[in-house]
Amino acid sequence: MPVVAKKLADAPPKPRAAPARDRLLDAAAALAVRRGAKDLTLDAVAEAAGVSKGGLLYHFPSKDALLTAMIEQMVSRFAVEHAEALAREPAGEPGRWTRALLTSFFRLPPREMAERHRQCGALLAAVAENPRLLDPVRVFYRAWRQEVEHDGLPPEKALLALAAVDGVMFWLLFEMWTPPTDELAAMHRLLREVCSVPDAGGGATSAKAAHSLR
Amino acid sequence: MPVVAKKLADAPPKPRAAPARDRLLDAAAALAVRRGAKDLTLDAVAEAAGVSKGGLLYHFPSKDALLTAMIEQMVSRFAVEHAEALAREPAGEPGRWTRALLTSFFRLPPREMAERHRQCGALLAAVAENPRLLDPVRVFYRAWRQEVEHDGLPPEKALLALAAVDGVMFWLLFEMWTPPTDELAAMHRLLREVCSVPDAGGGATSAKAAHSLR
DNA sequence: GTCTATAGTCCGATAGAC
DNA sequence: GTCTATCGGACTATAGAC
Repeated sequence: MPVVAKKLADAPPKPRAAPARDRLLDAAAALAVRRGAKDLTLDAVAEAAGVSKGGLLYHFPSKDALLTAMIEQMVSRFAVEHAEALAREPAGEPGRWTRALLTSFFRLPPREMAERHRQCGALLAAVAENPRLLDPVRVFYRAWRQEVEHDGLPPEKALLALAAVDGVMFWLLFEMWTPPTDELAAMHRLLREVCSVPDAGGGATSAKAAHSLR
Repeated sequence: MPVVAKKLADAPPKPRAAPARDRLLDAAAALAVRRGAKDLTLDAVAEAAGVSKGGLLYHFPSKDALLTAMIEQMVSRFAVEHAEALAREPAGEPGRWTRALLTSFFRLPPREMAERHRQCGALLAAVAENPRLLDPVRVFYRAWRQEVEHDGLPPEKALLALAAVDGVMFWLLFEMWTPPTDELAAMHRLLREVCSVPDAGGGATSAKAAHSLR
C-alpha cells in the first residue's frame, strides 16, 4: 500500500487536501527543518497546516503528543517502504535485507528524495524538545541492526550500507547538499556491488584489492 | 603605562582564550545532545560551565553569538584534524584526501569517538535556533566535496566515504548506537579497500574490483 | 470538531553593583 | 570580568463559546 505523500512544503497558508491530522504532522516536520525547532510552536504549526491552535490541540492534546506522533509516523513510513522493497527482493540470496534498504532509499530522484526526507525533521524537533522522544527510533534502529546481522553478509558491508544511507539522510536533513541524480545512482551502484555476493566458488582476484591496507 | 604594561605583556589581549570561554562552548554542546536544544538556555549553559549568566554574556553577547562560536569551533576542529591526517598521508597517491578523512575519523576508539563528537551538538543547537547558523558548515561541506572531486578517485567512492563517515556521526549525534571497536575497525578497513586504487586506471568503476572486496 | 481568549511560566537581554 | 535583579516578550495549555 504505497503511501503517496505528495504534500505541502513551505509557506502557503492553507493547503487543504489531506485530513487535518496529516497536514499538521507534515507541516510540523517541514517547519522544524526550515525555520528551526524553536519556531515549531503550536501557533506556527497550526497556521502552516491551516488549522487553529485549538484544532491542533484537539488532535494532539499536547506538544509532546504531536512530537511523538511525528516520530511514530516517520518510523512507520520507513518500515513500510522497506517492507515493500523487501517483498520485491528475490528470496534466498544473502544480503537481501540490505539490498532492500538500498532499493527503498535510492528509489526516488534527488528532489523527491529530499522532499520525502523532510519528515525526518521530526528528529530535529524531538531532540530539541526532549531527546527521550527518540527512544522509539532507537528501538527501530536496534531491530534493523539485528536484521543486518542475519542477512548473510559480512557485518561491515551491511553496516557500511546503513551508515551511507544515514549519511545521505544527514545531508538532506541538515540541508548540507542534495546530490545530483547521477551521483546518487553511482553511489547506489557501488553499494550494491559491495553488498552483492560474489559468484559461488570464490573470485580469483580476491587478494589484489587489499594492497593498500595499512 | 607603568602598571598596565606588565599585565599586557603577560596576557596578550587576543590569542589567549579564557578558560571560561571553552568551558562554556563544551558545556553548551553537551547540553544540546543530552537535554535537548530546548534546555540549552543561557542559565543552563552558564550553570553547567560554572559561570554566571552575566559572565556568559560577557564572552558571548547574545545566544546567537554563542551558537555561532560553537559552530565555528566544531568546523575548525574537524579541519585541523583532517589537515593533520593529510600531512601524514603519503603524497602522490590518488585518494589521498579521502583516506586522510577516514584516518582522522576512525582514529579514536568508540568511547572517545562518541565523546569527541558530542561537540556536534552544536549542529542540533544551531538548527533548533536558526537553520541559517549552519551556513558556515555548508560552506565547509562544499569545500570538502570539491576536494573530493580532485582526489583522483571515482567520485562515488569518495562520496561513499563521506556519507559513511557522516552516517556514523549521525548515529553518535542522535545517540542511536555506538558501534563496538571491531565493527568500527572492519568498516574502516572496508572503506579503505573501496577507496584504494585497484590498478593504474582509477577512472571507471569496475564491477570486478568491487566483487573482489570480500 | 473547531475556534477565541487568557492564565501562568520561562527565557533572552539590559542595567548596573562590585 | 563577573555577578544580581529585573523587564518585556513568547510560549504551552486550559476554559469554554459556537
